[in-house]
Amino acid sequence: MTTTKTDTRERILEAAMHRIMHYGYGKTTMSEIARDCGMSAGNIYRFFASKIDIAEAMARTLNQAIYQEYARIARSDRPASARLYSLFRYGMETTFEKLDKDAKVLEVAEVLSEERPIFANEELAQERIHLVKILEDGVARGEFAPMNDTNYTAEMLQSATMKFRYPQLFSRLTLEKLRRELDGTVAILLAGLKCGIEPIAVNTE
Amino acid sequence: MTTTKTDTRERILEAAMHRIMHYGYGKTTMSEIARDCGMSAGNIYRFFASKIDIAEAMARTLNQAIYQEYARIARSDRPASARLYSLFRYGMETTFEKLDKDAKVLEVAEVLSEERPIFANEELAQERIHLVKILEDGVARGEFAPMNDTNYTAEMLQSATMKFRYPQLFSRLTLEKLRRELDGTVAILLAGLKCGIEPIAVNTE
DNA sequence: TGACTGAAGAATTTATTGATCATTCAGTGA
DNA sequence: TCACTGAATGATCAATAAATTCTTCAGTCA
Repeated sequence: MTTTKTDTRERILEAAMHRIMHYGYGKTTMSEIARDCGMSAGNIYRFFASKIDIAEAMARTLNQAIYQEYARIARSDRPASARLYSLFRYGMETTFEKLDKDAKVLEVAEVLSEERPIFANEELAQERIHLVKILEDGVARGEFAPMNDTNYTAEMLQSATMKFRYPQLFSRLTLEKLRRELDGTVAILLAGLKCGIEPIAVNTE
Repeated sequence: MTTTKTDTRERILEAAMHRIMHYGYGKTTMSEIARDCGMSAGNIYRFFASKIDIAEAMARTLNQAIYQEYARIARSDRPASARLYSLFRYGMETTFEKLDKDAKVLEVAEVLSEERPIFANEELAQERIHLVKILEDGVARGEFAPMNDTNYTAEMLQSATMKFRYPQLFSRLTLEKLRRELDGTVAILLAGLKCGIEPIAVNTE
């Protein structure tokens, strides 16, 4: 039983996550992580190209749980509208919880959105997979009106729920108010999905 | 013809706006503004309680033009849906233009949202007046389904269009992509308004 | 009396320097 | 050869001092 390269990578990631969750990304140094693993800082670079890559790997790991819950919600047999609402609500509440009592994780999110802007797109794309599934289910069941491009519609739903995704935006609101807004917003969106969307007549006058 | 207190205030505001638009809020000092008006810095405080109050007055002045356009759009006789779309689109495009070629004004917006968080709420409330008018028109004409509380609905529309309001959020997108997203988002919202919104059955499972 | 000044103090910014940190890589030892 | 070290380097950060700027207010002038 020899330790493989993957094992070592895992060990480093685990040590990093421990430290980062406790002290934050900025206050965690490469040599601390290395010391926790009984190796030199330089050696970490054989497994991660940079410190921000460790943060990215950490975020990916943490996202697993969220994506699993998304998948669970998407494939439940409740009405599509209920699943759509649950999905957005779950996303918002998890984010809010982190904001509330685990600002360290949030720091990672902030650094990532600054230095790895593409990563946020990947997260959205991942969420969209489940949105698309729910939309297609909903259309198939006659719950939603038929639509041309479910992926496009999912993107627009994400645009409209942007406010509930970014803590910087809602940091001043209470969870209660956020819920009220999410409910109201999703209610309009669901009504639109039910009745069928007509393209806008672009006529600015 | 004597100069009144209001006149002097106007002169100060004008001088400040000139400087701020050219050099930015941070790089404009009270004594520069005072010099431009031929007075001492101390005297400005007889007309404005603080520097940030000058920025607020400046923002209010600049907003006048936007509110006028909102009013014009709201009271046109086009279909309510077209007016709603125009209003959001106009708001987005004006903001984008500022972002694009007049970042100085944006700095004022940023400082204000930091130090006068209530001001942003006032702006939203102002916009909502016109949204409510359009919604009520739309309901009266039978274009939108009846709704309990037009002000609440207007708030939710603002939530859903949050993304098109804050340059920090869309700074990475092109105007073309933003338009596509705004169109798609508003299309869903309009469909919802047309068909009638049902409250969400809050049943998270 | 009321508009204003200018000096003084408090608060904030900027500049500078030293320390820490991320990252690289020539070299070691198994 | 392969996993790793540790010193070197440049970048970033923190701390401090210096300078600027905001703000106040006692006092001037008309």
